[in-house]
Amino acid sequence: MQLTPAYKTIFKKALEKSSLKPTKQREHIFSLILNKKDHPTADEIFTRSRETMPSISLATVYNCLETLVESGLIRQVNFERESTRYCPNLKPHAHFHCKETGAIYDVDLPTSLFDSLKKHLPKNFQPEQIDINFNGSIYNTNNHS
Amino acid sequence: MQLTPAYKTIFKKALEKSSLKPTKQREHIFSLILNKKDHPTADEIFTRSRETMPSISLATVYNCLETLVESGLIRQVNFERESTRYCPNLKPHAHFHCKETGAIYDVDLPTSLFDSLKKHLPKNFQPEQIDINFNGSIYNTNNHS
DNA sequence: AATTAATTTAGAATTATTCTAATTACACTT
DNA sequence: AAGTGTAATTAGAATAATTCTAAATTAATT
Repeated sequence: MQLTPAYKTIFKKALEKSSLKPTKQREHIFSLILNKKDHPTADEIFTRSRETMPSISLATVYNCLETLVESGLIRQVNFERESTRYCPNLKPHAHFHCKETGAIYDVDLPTSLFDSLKKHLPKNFQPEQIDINFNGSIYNTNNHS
Repeated sequence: MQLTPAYKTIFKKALEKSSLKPTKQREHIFSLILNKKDHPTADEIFTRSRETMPSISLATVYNCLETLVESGLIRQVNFERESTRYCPNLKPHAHFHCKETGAIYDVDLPTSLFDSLKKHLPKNFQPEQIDINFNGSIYNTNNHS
């Protein structure tokens, strides 16, 4: 639950750019999200946080997540009306949501694909964020019954 | 607030395929959504419904919307954690959400774009639905101040 | 007319998130 | 070192969209 020096710098820089303070709680939550490849909900992050920082409150978790998103350190992922999930992958990518297990997978995409998407917008539409979400199921290719 | 005969047939066929009944309430809500180019929330649909069908309940609106989505007559649109919106456009398209006004616009896309998106998935991932959402703002090209 | 199954209904319950107001932490001055 | 001011954290209440529950209604079928 420690940030590497490199990430610590990124973390501080990003927050200071928006004149926000790099507090213990913000750093703790950021490192938790970085150190797991899954896409946890605020509540899951709350539970994990308390293992090593028992005094943290749920409101703080929500506050920290908001500031981390604002400063561009993490991304939000929404599927239907489920709880918002958080993702430290900042490369251009989409998400695949398995309707059987509920698991979410990152799907890397070339920037060119985002570019061609943008070409279909009217000229005065300025996208700031593009969310691409797949919904479906995953075949098991191991056991051919 | 009337379905054309053509749509009435589509409506009945789609529901009967899932062995659901083409009730007054379901038809009423379907026609309301078809007759407006916007993307109303359940609550907006509830308010509009009561103008011509004052006895309808909010639970029924939610139930009907669910069955209409299930039977493929309308689509759900979600933006962040806002209320779910409903869309009668069944052509392949994306949505643009204006963060200033909250308005939602349909953005038609060629099927080829959806196909190239699918190509980036692992072979055993089976997408059933692809949601593409743009978030941003719209420039006013009329008044150059 | 009686039976059955599906649908509608009102209102309660749920749940994720936001809000509020009080407390704490910390950087900056005296 | 004490005081000041601002931002951040905290606990718990409030909110809002949606789902659930159980009763009433409807429609089709015997």
